[in-house]
Amino acid sequence: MKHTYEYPRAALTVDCVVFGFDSAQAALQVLLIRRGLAPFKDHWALPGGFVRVEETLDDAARRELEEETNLSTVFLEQLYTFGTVDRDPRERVVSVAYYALTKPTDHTAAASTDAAEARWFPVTEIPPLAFDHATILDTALVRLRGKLRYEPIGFELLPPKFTLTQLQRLYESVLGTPLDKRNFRKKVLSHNLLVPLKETHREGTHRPAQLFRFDPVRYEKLRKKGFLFEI
Amino acid sequence: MKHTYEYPRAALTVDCVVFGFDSAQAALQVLLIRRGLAPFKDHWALPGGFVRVEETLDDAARRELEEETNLSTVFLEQLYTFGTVDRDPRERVVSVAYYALTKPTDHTAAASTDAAEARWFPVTEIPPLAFDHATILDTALVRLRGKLRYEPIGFELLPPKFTLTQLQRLYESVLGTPLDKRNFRKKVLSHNLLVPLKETHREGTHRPAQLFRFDPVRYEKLRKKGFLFEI
DNA sequence: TGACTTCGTGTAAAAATCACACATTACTTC
DNA sequence: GAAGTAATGTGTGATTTTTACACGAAGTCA
Repeated sequence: MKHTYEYPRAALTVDCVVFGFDSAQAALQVLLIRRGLAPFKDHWALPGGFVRVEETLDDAARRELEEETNLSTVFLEQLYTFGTVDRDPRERVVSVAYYALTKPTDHTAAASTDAAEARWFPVTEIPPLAFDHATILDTALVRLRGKLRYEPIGFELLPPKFTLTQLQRLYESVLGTPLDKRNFRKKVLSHNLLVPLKETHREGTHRPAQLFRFDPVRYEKLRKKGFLFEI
Repeated sequence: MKHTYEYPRAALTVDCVVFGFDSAQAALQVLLIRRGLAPFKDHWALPGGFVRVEETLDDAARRELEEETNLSTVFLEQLYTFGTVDRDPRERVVSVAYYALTKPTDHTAAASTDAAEARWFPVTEIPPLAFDHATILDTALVRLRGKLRYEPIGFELLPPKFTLTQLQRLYESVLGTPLDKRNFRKKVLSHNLLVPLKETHREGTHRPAQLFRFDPVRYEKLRKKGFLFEI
């Protein structure tokens, strides 16, 4: 019953779901690139590409992100591996998907790629995507929503200094529910992980808001003791 | 700057972390097989093997599980993909790891494999493992602990009919904390997902315990409405 | 100086969590 | 058949957490 069997080699890719948050519009966004080559030429797709033999999966994801979107030093985490047989019409291709969270400062960098057209899309207005990228995107959204509730990853989508209102809008956009202002502030401040800054955020025609930064060092200490950042 | 580039093919494997729960000893266990071939000959390892070109990753995991451990129809979920360059001394091998939860009825089936020696080990007494399987196992344990707190997957480790004490012991073993009997029962029953049966569990020299079964249909309905099974 | 807009704050009611002890039931043994 | 043994099954009050909710303060602009 046993065959002599030459181990198959599969083409391996990484694909990245890059999230950004537009505070002005309070909209969660995803970075897509337009494909220049077949298959799915001219379709929008997740940035990604083939894994090289001498690099880890994480390295491949970072490299592709940098090559295709000019983004570096972002929060990047493995999401899921997609391995249905026909997901690529050419041949068997297995894709290890990642998701990335970017700060607004990175946004212009990402947009200015000229290798391929790159654009931010609100998650509510995603165009048809190449391959099974719509599935990958859905998976990433579910993961992001889940993580946001018990890990402090929202800060990865905000500038280093942010106001509590910005943070609240972010949570509301991602989770899809309105939150009570006073209760939200009470809760996030109760962890003592937000450091109030001397500066304020002045914008428009109203009272300026207190700026905060997230304290990752303190968080790391607490996390090791089993602390959960719950919202 | 662009090379002509032959896409690399990587050898792809699946590895499975198979969990079982021994109610008698209140011990979470993992199924390991002893390798018959180099590398790591005679070392203990996770069951797994190469992915074939014409099968999905999930199919490959199920097939390997069946071939190596006689286990079928178990709870199986993708865990993480391990892709460091040197994890296999022979060549670049990327492994998509899965974790499985088995009911006690499957345990003897698993043990009786003769293709390779297979044995259950308490998670507290894991021998040195081949490759990076210790890392994979750790990842699976963390995932299991996390999931158990807000998804009803504990039932996958118990027989179809079980007592509340068995369920409590399971939670205690996996989470590593003792739980209050009255509070635990109040909580799990409050979801109305456990159906009391007419039968009782009679064992030893003491009062028999009420048997329950989990109602997966009802859970599915609730889950779609955003219900979270929290313990 | 008045109109406008967002910021920042406290309290009381309701709900969830936690700590905790003893009578019940069946089996075994004498 | 009485006494001993071992695990089951059950309720309450104290504490903590969550929820709902409104208005004065601070700044800009006309």
